[in-house]
This record gives sequence, C-alpha cells and structure tokens, in this order.
Amino acid sequence: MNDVFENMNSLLLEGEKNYLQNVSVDNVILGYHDKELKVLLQKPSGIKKWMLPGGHIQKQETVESAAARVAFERTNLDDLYLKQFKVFSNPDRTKDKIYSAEDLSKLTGLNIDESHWLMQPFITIGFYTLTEFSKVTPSGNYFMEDSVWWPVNELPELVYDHKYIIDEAIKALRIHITFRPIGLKLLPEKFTLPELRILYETILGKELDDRNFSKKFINAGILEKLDEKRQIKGHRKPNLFKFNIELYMEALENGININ
Amino acid sequence: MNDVFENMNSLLLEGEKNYLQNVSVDNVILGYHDKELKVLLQKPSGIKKWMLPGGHIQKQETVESAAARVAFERTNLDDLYLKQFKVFSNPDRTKDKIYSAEDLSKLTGLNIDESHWLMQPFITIGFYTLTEFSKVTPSGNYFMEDSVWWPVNELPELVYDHKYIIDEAIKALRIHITFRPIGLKLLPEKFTLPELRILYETILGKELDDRNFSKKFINAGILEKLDEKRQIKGHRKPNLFKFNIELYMEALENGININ
DNA sequence: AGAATAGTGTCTTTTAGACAATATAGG
DNA sequence: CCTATATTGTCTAAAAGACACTATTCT
Repeated sequence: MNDVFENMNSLLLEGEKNYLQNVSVDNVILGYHDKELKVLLQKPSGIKKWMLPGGHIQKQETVESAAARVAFERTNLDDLYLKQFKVFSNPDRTKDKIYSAEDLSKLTGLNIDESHWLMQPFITIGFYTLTEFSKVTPSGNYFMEDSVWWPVNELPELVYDHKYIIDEAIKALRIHITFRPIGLKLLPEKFTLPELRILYETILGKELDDRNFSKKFINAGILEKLDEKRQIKGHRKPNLFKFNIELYMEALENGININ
Repeated sequence: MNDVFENMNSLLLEGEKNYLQNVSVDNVILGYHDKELKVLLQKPSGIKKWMLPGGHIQKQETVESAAARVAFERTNLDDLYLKQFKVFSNPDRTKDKIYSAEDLSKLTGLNIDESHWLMQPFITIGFYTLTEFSKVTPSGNYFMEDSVWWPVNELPELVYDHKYIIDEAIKALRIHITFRPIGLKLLPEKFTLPELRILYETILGKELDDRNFSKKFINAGILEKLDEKRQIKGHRKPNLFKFNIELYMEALENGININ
C-alpha cells in the first residue's frame, strides 16, 4: 500500500470532513513543444474514456491552491501559472458516473453507497495552464492507469463535459494571448524569433506574418537580443533572444497587443 | 407565515438534500441612473452590516440560473445579463458568521447546531449585472429587513469579503465595457449621445472626450439616428438615437473598442 | 548553384487622441 | 445678449496590415 493509495482511502473515508462538497477543480494542462499543442489527460483504471486531472478542494485552501496541488501531482511542476477561466455547472454534467458505488466499493474494499459524497453531483471550476511538455513526465496515481499528452486536435473520448471544458479553455487562452505575452515557461531561456512566432501560431491555429510579428515583439521592448545564434545546419543561423523579465512581467500586468 | 418564511424553513430543513453544499452565488447588481452608479445591498435582520444578494444553488440548476433566480427575487427583473466573473474561495472568508447556530435556532425555532450545512464554509461564485435602478423596487424577504441601492463610492460596512467582491466586479465591468457595448438595458429606448457618454463616464469613473466618443460609436455603426430630439429647455435639443439591436448583439459577440 | 530559412523596410490604411469653433434654444 | 449644452471637423501620431527582397549557411 503506497502513499497514493492511503490518500485515496482517506479521501473516501474522511473526505466529507476535510473537503468541500459538490465542488471540484479541473485543470486543462496544455503542453507545447515543436509546433504541437497537447493536453494532459489521464485514464481511470478499467474505464475506456479519458479525463482531465482534477480533484477536490480542501476546506483549508483556496480553489487556486487546490488546482496547483492537483497539477503538481501530475506534472511535478510547482511554478505553473494556473488561470481560473469558467465554472461548469450543468446539473447533468456528471450524470454518467465513471465509477458506480459498487465499482468503488470493489476497487477499494470500502463500503460505499449512493449516498456517499463522491456520488453526489459536482460543479467544477476550470483552470488552464501552459507548459513545455517535454519538461514533464506525466505521473499517475492509484486510480489512474495512464497519464498521457494528447494532441488537442486528436482527442480521445472524454468523460463528463471534459471535451467542452477543453474547448472553452483553448478559447480563453486564445483571447488571453492577444493581450498578454506568453513564452516565458514555454520556450528555452534563449530562443529565436521564429520559435516565438511558431508558438503563437500553434496556439492560435493560424499563420502570422513574420515581419509584422517580429516588429510588434521588438517594439514591445520585452526582448533582449543576444550576441549569439542558434546552431542550425543547412541555412542561415537565427539570432537568439531572451525575455527581459521585468518588462515581461509588466506586460503581463498591463497588457500588450499581439495579433 | 408567508411564502418566504416557508422557503427559509425548507432551506434549513431540506437544504442538504436539494442544494449544493459549500458553494453559493453572489450577485453584484449595479444600478445606473442619472450619473450615479449604485449597488443593491441587503441588511440581514438584527445585523449591523450589509451584504450582497446571494444564495444557494439547487442540485437541478446551473450556477447561472441560481444567480438569475436570486437576482429576480430582489429586483423582479428576469432579463438581467448576469456575468460570471470570479470565484472567491479564501478559507477564512466566511469565518465571522452573520448568524451563529444559536441565532438561527432562535430566529427560526428550529434546532440548528454547528454541524448544520449552513454553518459550513462556502466558496462563492461572483456574478455582476447592470440595470437601470429606477426600474427596480428592491424587495427583501424574511431574513432581510432592508434592501437598498448604495452609491458605489459610499458603501456601508459589509459582511465577509463582499467589499472585495464588489471591487472586483467593478474592475471586471470596466474591462468589459472597453470591448463590448453597453447601454441596451440601461438607457431608455431612445437616448442621446451625451446620455450614452455619461453612462460610460460614470462606470469608468473618468471623463471622455465628447468628440472622439461620438465618432467611435457612430463609426461602430450600432446606432440609428432618429428624426427626433429630446425636449430639453434652455439650450439646443439633443438628437435621439436608438441601438440597432442586431448590430449591437453582434458587437457584444465580436467586440468593439470604446475607450 | 540551389535549397532552406532568417532578417528586414516601405507603403498604405486605420485608429487614437488632442484640440476649438459653430449651432441651437431659452431666458 | 447671455447662458447652457449639442454638434461637428481637422490635424497628428501611432498602430495595423499588406507586401518582397536580401542575407546566410549548408550541400
């Protein structure tokens, strides 16, 4: 019996005392790497469908820290910028339970019936975050037999309303990046302008004019040109840049218009 | 014993069965009239502080319909555009209970103790809306001895984190109106350009250039100039306009930039 | 030389923003 | 004529957007 298993049992047995009832958080953890946008999903043991990493909220924490805790369990990253974007509360959203009370009883050896708090309807608070997916080795837990990056355009079948939550997260992210800079945790410390542009293109799902894009970012003043080039063979070597952290943070606060 | 009283008793007695636990909605109902922005607050019986109209979420409704239901109870308006803007979840936010278990027992004649679901911590989902406050006659209920419009700049002492919720709502509204049109339910069907501008100025808390403001709104194409003037004495009569509803709705969807 | 990608400059259109004189109505 | 508010236009600066040629490196 490992820690995760103990955690699960404690959730089932003492959850009602320690966790908020009828509310959960779900994280849309988006991963970027090499022109691809992926989302981290997990597969509950014995179930055909996939789901977002989510969890319950302890009575002594905020929804933000609950989301951070859940994300850390799956990614081991503790510096994710998690953004609350919408509450999902359709009463039927969790109607088709992943595990019935009997399933849970069998899986855990505990006595769980329909009145158990985990069998109740849940509204969920959606968060999204962006990370470099090659940095992350997805980790599962007792109930999750698998935890995998899926390309956002080729998603497997998902439980509940999780497909809808992902769609809404991407919509929110696309609006977000036209007013705030991104890239700080997604690109290596030193990166090239084409790399930054391709990041934007990947998330927006459309091509951007390279000349105008560079102009905007350079005029925004948040880049520092380095005296160094990326060593690529076969063609001209692109210059490396890094973010001016202070100005980047200021732009996060006050906005910037990239389109 | 009136309906409201029956509702309250049913909430206390059967709430655990019918309502989501540990979650509520709170509405920041902003009212506009004649250069003033006010917020609708209510005062619980026997308490010195004021609070936002809020309530619990039935298991068979969405958070949006719960917010609409609560707003309707206070304003009798059923066509409010309620906008979900943030979840408030500081664990200490409701630490200083409005009513203790003893208070509630006395008030209702029921037997309520610390373990009662209403005594538990709540996170709350914040909504805001805008209306013409002269349209609304605030109505209270059994527990609320008063329901009053307060100027947003002269708020009374508020329970919990409700002051913070109001501040955040106004912040969200100010961002909202720089990208989406407002005015449809706040101004009479026929209104003048200065009236529209003053509405924006009131919400933004700053003056706007009348020439540039008119230009933007007219160029946006969502106004229809009427062959009619408002009858004001003592100076030139301003022309009346109305919104082109179709284009207004489109601008709500796709954005518009008023600054 | 050819292939591949990087890097940049110009022109046009649109938008933002500052700014002030004239028009209308009533007393 | 005076007061009060409405209405409208111009100029400038900044930003957005369309567009194409030159530079570098490697094979």
